[in-house]
Amino acid sequence: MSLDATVVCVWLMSGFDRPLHYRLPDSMVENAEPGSLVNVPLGRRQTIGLIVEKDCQPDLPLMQLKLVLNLVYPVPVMTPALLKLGAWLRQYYGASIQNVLETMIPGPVRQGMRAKEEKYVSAVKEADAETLAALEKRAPKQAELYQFLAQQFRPQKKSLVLSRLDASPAAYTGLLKKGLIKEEARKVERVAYDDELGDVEYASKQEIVLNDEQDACYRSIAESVRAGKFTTHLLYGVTGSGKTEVYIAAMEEALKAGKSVLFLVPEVALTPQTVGRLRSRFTEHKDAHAVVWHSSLSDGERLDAWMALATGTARVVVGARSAVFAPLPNLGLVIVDEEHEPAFKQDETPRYHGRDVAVYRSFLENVVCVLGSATPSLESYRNVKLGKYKEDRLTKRIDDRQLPMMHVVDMRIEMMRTRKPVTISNLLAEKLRDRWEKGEQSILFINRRGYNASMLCNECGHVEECKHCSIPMTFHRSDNTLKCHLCGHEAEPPWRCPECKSDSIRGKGSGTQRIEDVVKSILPRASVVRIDTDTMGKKHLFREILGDFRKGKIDLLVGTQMIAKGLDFPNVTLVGMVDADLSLHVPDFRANERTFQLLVQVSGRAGRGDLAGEVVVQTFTPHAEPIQFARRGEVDEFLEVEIQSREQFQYPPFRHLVRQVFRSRNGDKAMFFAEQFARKVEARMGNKIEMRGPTPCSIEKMKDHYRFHIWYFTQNVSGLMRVLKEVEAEVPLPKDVMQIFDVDPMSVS
DNA sequence: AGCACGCCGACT
DNA sequence: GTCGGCGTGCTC
Repeated sequence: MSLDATVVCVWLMSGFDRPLHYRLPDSMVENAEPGSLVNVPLGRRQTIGLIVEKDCQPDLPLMQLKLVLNLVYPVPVMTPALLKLGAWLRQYYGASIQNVLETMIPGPVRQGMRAKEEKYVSAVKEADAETLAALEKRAPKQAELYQFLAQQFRPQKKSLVLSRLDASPAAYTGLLKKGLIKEEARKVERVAYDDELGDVEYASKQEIVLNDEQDACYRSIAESVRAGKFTTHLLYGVTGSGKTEVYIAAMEEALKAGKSVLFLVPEVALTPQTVGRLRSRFTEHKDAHAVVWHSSLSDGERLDAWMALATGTARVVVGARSAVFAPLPNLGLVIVDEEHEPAFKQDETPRYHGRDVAVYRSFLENVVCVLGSATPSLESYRNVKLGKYKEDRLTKRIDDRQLPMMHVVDMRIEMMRTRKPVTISNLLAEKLRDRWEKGEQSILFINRRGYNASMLCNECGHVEECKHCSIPMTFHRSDNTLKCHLCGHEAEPPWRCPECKSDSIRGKGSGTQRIEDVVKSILPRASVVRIDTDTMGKKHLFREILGDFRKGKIDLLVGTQMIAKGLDFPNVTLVGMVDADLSLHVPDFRANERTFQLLVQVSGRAGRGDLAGEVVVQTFTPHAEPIQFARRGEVDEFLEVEIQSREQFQYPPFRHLVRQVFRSRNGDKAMFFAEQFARKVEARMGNKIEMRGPTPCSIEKMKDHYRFHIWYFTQNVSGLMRVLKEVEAEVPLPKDVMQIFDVDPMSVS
């Protein structure tokens, strides 16, 4: 064996959580690169793996290394920066190699599916009458086929021709052998987006004219793009201030420099307007060609899109969070629209946050990252204040439309007046009637998040909170207890409100169905349509309803917050919101933030032309901060106050939450190991972490097993993960004790 | 994750 | 005697 054998380090797809070394056969030394997918032998089977390093030091003698079998694709499926990103994901989110590869490489690519080819046929124009006549006698089917093809101007799909003429493959091959027809294979370009976003109006390709503010933002971003250094910009622009134009201008800047662009949206289906505009702008861009990446692509479409990106055919990706791993070889700009949206967070391992990964990828690629929002997340806003991000602001709405007037209806007073439960307040009912009479449209949002989950006093708005964690406790109807989902603390549900001694403290909320009925009794002759999860499931129905609403066939749309996102209806002058405070009472550190974002988002939907819209918010807690700040349109002020309170209580999101769960049938045993584990971690991390559990209150009994939770709060996730791995090696867990990791910078519910 | 090896109980 | 349960350990 030669001494200069090339050794590669490979990440295996088969749940083997350690890199292994292989030798490259001479024939592959040229083509196999870091990022190449390869087949390798493992034991006596064969598995697929990813080369992460070339020319590396093996931890075994050379002769014990096996040879790489073959390359799955001639080109690498991951760029060097993506390989680094993968290593980071593994470390930061405590994910296994398999997890990481499954997340970063789409299934059809992993399985080595090739681009679909279709055969096309055309007639060769040299057949003379003589041969034709002979053909007609001896092989009528072939003659028929030939004549059909001779009439066509362009090559036809083989399968289509055969089925149309009801011809057998035998006749076809006969013709082929005679040389009368010729066949060519064409790669099929599957166009992914047409059905999905078909009803989106295509924005005209007119030149974008930026107003002064937009231009200033654009120039700030363009300057960073030209500087070619990692910089994060927060494009902080009120609803309707025209962030998309700034994005487009910035994208063109990057494209002009020959770079590619990654554009992330929270959910493709919920941002059809933005996606539609980008697509129509870049699909036929000279050589940029946009790819839309989302969950409902078929395998073939996914593979084609991936290949188009990997080979540089397409230089723009617009997609949901998983598009952050798009294999763009020459990245120049990353944009995250609506960066505050929770949809960027993945809720399975690896529990990554699309925005955070986007920022980190930008860092690795040394490019500009733009985060856009009308209501920035606390962490992004704070990063601006800390000087980590640059801020670009858009303060004016593009059409100079006034922000809508927001009325806050105190439902406690409403209930006292009528002496019975109220769904729609007098004010809201009045305004709904008024709009209907004027022929204007309204939207009614029903906030169902946290329905019946918390104890709320109907008199004073008091909500039961955990005495340890200061988050709302969750009401469990099954065993009639209140539980804290953070520390596991349990309590008896109170009979009377501890604040005002009223006995009307209970879980609260009204279903969409009931609200629809009430609304129909208020507006008996209006056309009222309800949108809920059932409707959302059926895409066509959903689109149809939205289409009808836009056309004015529907007077009032009733639905949950899913209709608040990204949709713009020009004729809506009233937006009502029922149970606005429900999302305040879900056991989540972001409850305030979410509620505020929702209110701001909803307000942005009201108003038409120069006519300011109106918003009616019904709530039991009119003085809650998110509601008050939203009413006055004070976004910065809200964020400042919220950040201050976070700093005071040392809550996430300024530190990360790492959750470790020990699961076992044997309660005592799992408890023992959990405690041992926790103590060792604490000893090593010192004051770099704060822990909760394991204590009696962090035990959760499931059907046949127990779960012990340890929560670590830290700013040093990587350090903690390393320590966790060390302790894991030191204290091997018995087989009947299972351990689950969870890194979660976002939600603590 | 697979897939072997291996050590025990229950069958023709 | 062997077939098959799944516990343990290894894979460059």
